[in-house]
Amino acid sequence: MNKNRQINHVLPEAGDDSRPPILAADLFEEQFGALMPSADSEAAEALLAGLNPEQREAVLHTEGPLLVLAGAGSGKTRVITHRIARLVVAHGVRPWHILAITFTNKAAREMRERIEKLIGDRAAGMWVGTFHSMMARVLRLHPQEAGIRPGFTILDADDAQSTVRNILKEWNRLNAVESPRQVTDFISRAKNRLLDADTVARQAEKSRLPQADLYSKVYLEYERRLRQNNAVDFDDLLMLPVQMFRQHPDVLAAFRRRFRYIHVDEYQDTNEAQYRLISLLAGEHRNLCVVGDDDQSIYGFRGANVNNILNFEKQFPDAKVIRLEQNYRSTGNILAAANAVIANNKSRKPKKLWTEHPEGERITLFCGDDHQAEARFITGEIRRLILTDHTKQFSDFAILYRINALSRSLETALLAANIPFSIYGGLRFYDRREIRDVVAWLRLIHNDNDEMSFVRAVGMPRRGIGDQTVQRVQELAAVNGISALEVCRRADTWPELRNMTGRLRGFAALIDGLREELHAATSLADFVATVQERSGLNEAILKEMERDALRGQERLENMRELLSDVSEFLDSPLPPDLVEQVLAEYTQQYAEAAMTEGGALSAENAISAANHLASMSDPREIIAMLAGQTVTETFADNSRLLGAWLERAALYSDSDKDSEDSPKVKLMTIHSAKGLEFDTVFLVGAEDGIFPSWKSIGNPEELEEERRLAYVAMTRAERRLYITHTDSRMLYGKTEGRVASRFLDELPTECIDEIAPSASYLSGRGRRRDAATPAGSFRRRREAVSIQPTTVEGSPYVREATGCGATRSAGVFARPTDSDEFLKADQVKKGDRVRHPARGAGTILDCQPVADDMVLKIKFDSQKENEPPARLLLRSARLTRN
DNA sequence: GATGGTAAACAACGT
DNA sequence: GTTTACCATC
Repeated sequence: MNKNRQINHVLPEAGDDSRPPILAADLFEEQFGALMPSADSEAAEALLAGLNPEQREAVLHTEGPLLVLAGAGSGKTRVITHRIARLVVAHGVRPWHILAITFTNKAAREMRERIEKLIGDRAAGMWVGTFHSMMARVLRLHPQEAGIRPGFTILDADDAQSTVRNILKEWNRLNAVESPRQVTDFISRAKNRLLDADTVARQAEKSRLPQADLYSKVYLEYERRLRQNNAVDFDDLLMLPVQMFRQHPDVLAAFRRRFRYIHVDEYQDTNEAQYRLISLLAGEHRNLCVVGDDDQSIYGFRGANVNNILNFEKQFPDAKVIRLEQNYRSTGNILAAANAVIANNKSRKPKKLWTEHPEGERITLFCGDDHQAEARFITGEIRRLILTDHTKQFSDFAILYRINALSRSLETALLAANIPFSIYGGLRFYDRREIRDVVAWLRLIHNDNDEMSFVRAVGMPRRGIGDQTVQRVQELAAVNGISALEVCRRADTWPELRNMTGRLRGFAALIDGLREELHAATSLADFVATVQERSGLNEAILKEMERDALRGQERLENMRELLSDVSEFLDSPLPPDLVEQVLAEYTQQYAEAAMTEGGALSAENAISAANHLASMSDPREIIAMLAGQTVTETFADNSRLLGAWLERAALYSDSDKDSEDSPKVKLMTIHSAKGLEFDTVFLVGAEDGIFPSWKSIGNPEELEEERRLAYVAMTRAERRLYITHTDSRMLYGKTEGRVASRFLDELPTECIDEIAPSASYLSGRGRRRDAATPAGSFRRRREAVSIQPTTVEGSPYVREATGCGATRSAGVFARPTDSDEFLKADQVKKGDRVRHPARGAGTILDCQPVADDMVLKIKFDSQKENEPPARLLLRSARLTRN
């Protein structure tokens, strides 16, 4: 393979409206079709080794619809990956004919890794990704057909909600009755059911919902604003492709030819729109393999419809149905308890997981006086188990909770007990205020028309341009059909902007100047640092530090962390989804070149143009080369790099990042624990009103979803399961008496051991409503906790080697508080041996100055050979000489 | 008209 | 405990 040659990818220019309707999906086939992987019967046989009869049957069924009902821990990922691998190896199916859809980016990455482990680079060119990221790619390829313009921006949930809030505000309907949240949910639900604004408006009269009329009018206005700003929300990423496929059968046909074998993981979590998408894509060849478990359907609240999986056999009467009921994960006791709980659900396909594993230990049930007792019990157990069983390490433990708010007391207790831990979920790194501010500036620089970002950037930091002025600018922009930024540039044109002219033009000049610099900058990371400086955002934080030093410190470190995130992105190997995106656009581009030369498009001249320009005989070489390049090498130009990074920031959450394998206790919600497994699981807050949530109590359907959630939580445990609750808990600033979860009554008594350290507990489990904790003991504990070590994470979001921006880590090692003790920029150089407070000793492989800081690549001694070096920012890293 | 302070309401699961 | 709404000030 020729490694010297790079492919510098050139995206079609945003704003080019005259793009001919070319079907990239087809061209891909034409261009790369010559390559036919040969069948390899020996390797194919090896892929069946170690599978049980049901798994084997699923892997062997390749043509036609297939439903795999896979219980928890029954090896479903194994089935999907082996099936896909075998399609390539045994049947010679070309990888680009295979589509695999998951719900999270993390699951997608893991699936791809496992497939690559099985068949190596023969997996190149496969589409493995989430519904949302893949449909974003589809829309980028065919914006016009979808009724949007190239270069559209993707709004996150916050942007969507503030759009709704603005509408309500302008209509003077912003009151307690019409909360933006409710209206946003209404719109989201409608879109998930593929109901566009017009349809909803027409149906509004018939609706029983009293606010239906107002809501549907907001929906109409919301859509108008999104289209005007060339923006799409998360739900549009699903709805627009469906509409496009319906209106443009040729586009649909091309994708049908492209994706001949479709796999959907966690099928029970699909909503109406996702169901439609799949049905459309698989409609012709019907090679559809869906895998799921109706008992693990836990996303009903956001429109998932469990009937999609329950009715699969009706949709495809000839479907092959395979049940995987042997569990390889948990002990007999855990499984028996989980089975018993889920058996109380009425609407489910009856099934029973079984295992060859021994019964194992019983489930421990613990009731604490309050949340602090609960947390101390857990830390005590972790300590005890670590000390008594040397095969256990901290990463064998997970603490699961129903709502994020429960994590706080656990954090405190773990810190106090010096137990290393990391928290998953919560606020995304990119959702932090200061990060969103920078991102708004970057988005505005990237795209003049991003109105949302304009409003945010112009008002942050404050620069004498207030709400009134911004509103006027926006009105002028709308009336004149130009961007808000353009209004600022030409502010002197409008008399009503009078004395604001200078400030507005100054702002526009700042943005324009930064855009110039973007093109000239030597690296995007440097440029982001420039934006942080020149926008005044850094200064604003420094100013804020006078009032609140701690918070300012944290925000400043987040700003630096952002630089390190950009830098890491630039140097990382091109992620598979970008390989696919580049390839699709690449073929399209050459096809267009061929078309402008030769008139009408023929696949033939497209291929020859592509092959000619790429000068490559074997298309696999292109894929391999793309996969071997870094992001920077592929997107040679800063502006496109910025675009790629922004897209990633919009679609990726922190939990998608590599979960580092460092020995830490993991804290997360039950939702984010789905698909994971741990030796020991603590399920906390098993109390009515929390779990099940108060909202679900009294609603049988929602209660069943809560029960499924309990089932998911319990089946995460391999060998040990603890379920804890309290008599009294402080939540949202109020201390209230609590009652044990009704689900606890469903646990078979022979599977559980109850621990009752407090006298009050002996009066019986649950149903006590007089459980006020004596003030004395409460206060005593408060004080005990407040003597936390002052080493509490000064930089809670320091990225470590393999990512996890949102992972809050507490080191087992106490940190010196005097910053003079840490190495400064002039004290480090390549090859130095240094020590990190949490990760121990390592060697500096590379130093790269970024702004006033330095990005270090360090190989820690604790890392595995093939693990990539850690990337740290010097000022946040707290390094000392080794 | 922009800005900064204080009172008051608010709080789920996540692409 | 945090974010947002309103109000008083520059």
